[in-house]
Amino acid sequence: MSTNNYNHKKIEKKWQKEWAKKKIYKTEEVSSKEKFYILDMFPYISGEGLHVGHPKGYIATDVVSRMKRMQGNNVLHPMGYDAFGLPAENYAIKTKTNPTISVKKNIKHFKEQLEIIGFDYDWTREINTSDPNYYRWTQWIFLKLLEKGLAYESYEPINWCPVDKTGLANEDVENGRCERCGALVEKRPMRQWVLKITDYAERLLADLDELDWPKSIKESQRNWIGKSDGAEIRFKLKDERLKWEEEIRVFTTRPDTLFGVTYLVLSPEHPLVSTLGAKLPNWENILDYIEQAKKRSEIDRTDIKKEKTGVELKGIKAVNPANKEEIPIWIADYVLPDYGTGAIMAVPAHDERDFQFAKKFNLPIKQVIEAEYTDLENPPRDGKENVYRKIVHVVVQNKKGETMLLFWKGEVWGKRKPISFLVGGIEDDENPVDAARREVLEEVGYKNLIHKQTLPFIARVHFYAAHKGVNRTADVTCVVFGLEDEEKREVSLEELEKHDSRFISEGEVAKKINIEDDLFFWHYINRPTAYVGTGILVNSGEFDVLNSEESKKKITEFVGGKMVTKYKLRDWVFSRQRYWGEPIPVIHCEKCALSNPAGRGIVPVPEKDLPVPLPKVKHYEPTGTGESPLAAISKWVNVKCPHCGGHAKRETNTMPQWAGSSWYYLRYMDPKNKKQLVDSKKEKYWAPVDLYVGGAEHATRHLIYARFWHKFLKDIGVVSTNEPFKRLQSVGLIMASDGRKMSKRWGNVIKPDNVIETFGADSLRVYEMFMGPFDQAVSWSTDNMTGSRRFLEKVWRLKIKHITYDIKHERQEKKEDAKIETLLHQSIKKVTEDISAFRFNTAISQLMIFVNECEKVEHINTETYGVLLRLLAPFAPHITEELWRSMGNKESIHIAPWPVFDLKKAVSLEKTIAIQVNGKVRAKIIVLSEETEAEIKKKAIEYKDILKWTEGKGVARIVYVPGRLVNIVLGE
RNA sequence: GCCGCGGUGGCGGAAUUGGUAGACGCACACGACUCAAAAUCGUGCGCCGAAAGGUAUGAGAGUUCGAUUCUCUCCCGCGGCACCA
Repeated sequence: MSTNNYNHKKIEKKWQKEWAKKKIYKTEEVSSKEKFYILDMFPYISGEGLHVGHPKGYIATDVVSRMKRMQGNNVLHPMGYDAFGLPAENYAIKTKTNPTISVKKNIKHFKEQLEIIGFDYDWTREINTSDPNYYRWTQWIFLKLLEKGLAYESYEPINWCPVDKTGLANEDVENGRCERCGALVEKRPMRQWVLKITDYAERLLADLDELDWPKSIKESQRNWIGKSDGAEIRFKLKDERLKWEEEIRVFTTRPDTLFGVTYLVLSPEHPLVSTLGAKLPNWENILDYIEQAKKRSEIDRTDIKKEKTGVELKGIKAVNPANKEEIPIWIADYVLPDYGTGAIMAVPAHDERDFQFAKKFNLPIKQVIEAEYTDLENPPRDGKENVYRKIVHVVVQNKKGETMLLFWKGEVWGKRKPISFLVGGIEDDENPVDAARREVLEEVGYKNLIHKQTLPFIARVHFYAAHKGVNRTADVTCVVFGLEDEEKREVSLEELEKHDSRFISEGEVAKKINIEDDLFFWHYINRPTAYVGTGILVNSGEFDVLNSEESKKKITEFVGGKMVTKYKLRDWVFSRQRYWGEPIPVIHCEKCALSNPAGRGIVPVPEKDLPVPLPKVKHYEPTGTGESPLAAISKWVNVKCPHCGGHAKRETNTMPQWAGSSWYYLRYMDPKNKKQLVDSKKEKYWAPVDLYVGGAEHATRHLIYARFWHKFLKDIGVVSTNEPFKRLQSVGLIMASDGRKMSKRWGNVIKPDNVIETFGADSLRVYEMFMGPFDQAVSWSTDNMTGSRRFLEKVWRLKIKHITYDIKHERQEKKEDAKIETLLHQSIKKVTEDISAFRFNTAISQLMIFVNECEKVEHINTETYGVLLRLLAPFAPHITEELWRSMGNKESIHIAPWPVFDLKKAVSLEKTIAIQVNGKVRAKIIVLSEETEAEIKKKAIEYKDILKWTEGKGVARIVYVPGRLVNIVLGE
């Protein structure tokens, strides 16, 4: 009987045709069933074919959507194409085919490759972003943005890619290079359209909290939005000769350090620089510096390791509003023009960059924050008197560069055997260095010390001084000495009993020290740097002794500043000087500009005239002039102004690749609607997308843009939800077996077509889901794939066991039946839960366990086999359909009801539990579920293999964990 | 530098309110079937050890009857941000 062999070639095509014919995957319109909207990030049509990695996400959504359908949901699982944009156009240019044609061809090829995998897409909802019926609505959204003032023209310098010959958004630049082609990006001033995404920054950030998204993607978005809370503070300028009023606004997140400001820095582009201009005595030098800064590329400028440069603006001073000190003003390119106010207040003592700058140009460094520690092992106690003291910690280093540490013999400061620097009090009339010398002499006897440094940072420590019965607040100064020689005075016996002193090599010191403040000092002894942490204020007038947090607002108010929030997110540069994109639906009319100068002659294309079609052209190569190729098509460009009827010209820039994908998920709900972007009843039923699956690389572009547009559409009443995608899952890449990315370049590409030819679509699907955790990158291995194929063959062979079952039922052993039943219900539970949670690998592993168990028994019944097939159906739709029908079922398995587990039946009657002695497993016994704790404990302690471990020793206690173990703890 | 995630056999990976580490799969070894091979089936398979047993989840410490799981320190890998004040 040839039908006894599993032949994927015979069955896969057959069922794919049948499913299409019977339309079993057709999504119902608004229905009473509970909806489930599951979406793949639609593919970008660039021209390269699929490799085995591409369908991984699609297989996952296919599995989930199939289960949901069987569970009775009305499932929307659509597919479409992102077709506009640079890569598709570049492919067209390379192959010398018009993009309209190449895109069509590539879509066809793509669809063929998808179809053989056996997906359950409802193809009647297919969309294509380059279809005028689709991009009409992309243009419509733009008009709405324009209407609401969220789209505007700008002439600011933007990122320009000299290879792709177009302007780019911030998001399209990676480390100063064009994300697409890798070319170094230039700054270029040009006219462009910009979307005000920054208006939505706060909502984009705050609403992340309500999303069921991977942590890492939320984190990326948070970083990208880059919120910081701080203060804007004004510094008055002082110029005795000119007597004019000017001020500089700075943004800082650390207004608590205001008293430590020792100079201001402006970015070279700051407008004030040119305003002051030639009046400054060293204007020539300044101009020079500005010129140099201009020449520097973006990456050069933002390289953190680069040495600081700058020039002082001589002849003027600024006044620190907190303490009225006059401070110099510099320009330096480490201050960026487009963040904050383009100017900073420099606090070298507490900011790393300002510190470096101050060191280089010899500017004063003033500490205003003290680090503050509370000794957690010995914290201050309630109701005790607080005594203030000055303390010195002394670091003594010998000629070998080793550092002296004290190894205390008892408990000191409530701490068991501290290892510390030498510690002593500072008397009232003493300075810290003298106190340090005295302490060294008293405690360890060294006579000849060279003072190396006194650290600029004082730390404040709070603890309970047990020997005195008081709480202590101590300001700790750290003094570093070198030893000139080893000459010593005799040390009192009392001192010797307290501790040993030892010299420790540099690398070991940090490992030995076990008190916090000494570790803090050690950090600064070795590398001079700023203290950027928080603490309590000093040298700050009336604010002294407040802590950083509470003083931020107070100081800001004190100097008349205001608390403000800044974001790193920039507005979205939305024009591209390229052919293959949605034309921006705007007309420029000179006549209108004259009659209404505020409107600048910008006339939106009336909605009824949408879509503004992308004209068919012969030449679509980018021009590089800053104009799109569309500008050359005079027939298209020259139009009658819809407002005044005069002669006008079309906007020739096109939208970026990310436009169409920013709202496509809405169109699937209502793909053919000619009157609206989406019918609101349908939108209310389907929104939001319940589950969205795609690559993590879209974290800071597509996923931010789509959220932005969605929120805007919410504001104008088009959609009803705050967020487009409720739950998001990232797909992990499939790498080639050599560990590299699959690419033509490496010649390591595996095509799904070939795999399906040899192993079948079902094996491919099962394998890709079994490879490992779904969101993790894994290497392809054809070897490993044979495991999945074998598994399916086993399932196929089980058919015979079920056929013969009914005849021989009488002889079947009851016990076997019960065991299979328990495992069956456990499997239903696990597979159902695992699929929902995207743990496909363990779902399949459970099915494998079940099949292995079925193989061991003589017969399985029809019911059991049917359940197994249904559990497997989402993963392997073809083979399960074939077997299901061969059991006599008339309807497709894919619309059969999903199995439901019975919790009672999932609990096994027998359990193997471990017997441990002192936490080590020494034996295992089988217990019945009805046995009591006492019985089991007794059994365990009397068990023969256990006696040799417990013999002659007392049992201290017995720990019992139901269903798991008994742990016998022996006494001393 | 900051933030997030992770580190388990030869390999992919299981195991979470702290409770039998290595499920499942691959590879490998031996055996059965076969003239033979493939397929299939059976047995074994972390490391050391003949066994008894010991030892083992990046390293070190801690808490616990018991730690892959919790705490601390450190090392390594991946991702995001980065002269963002």
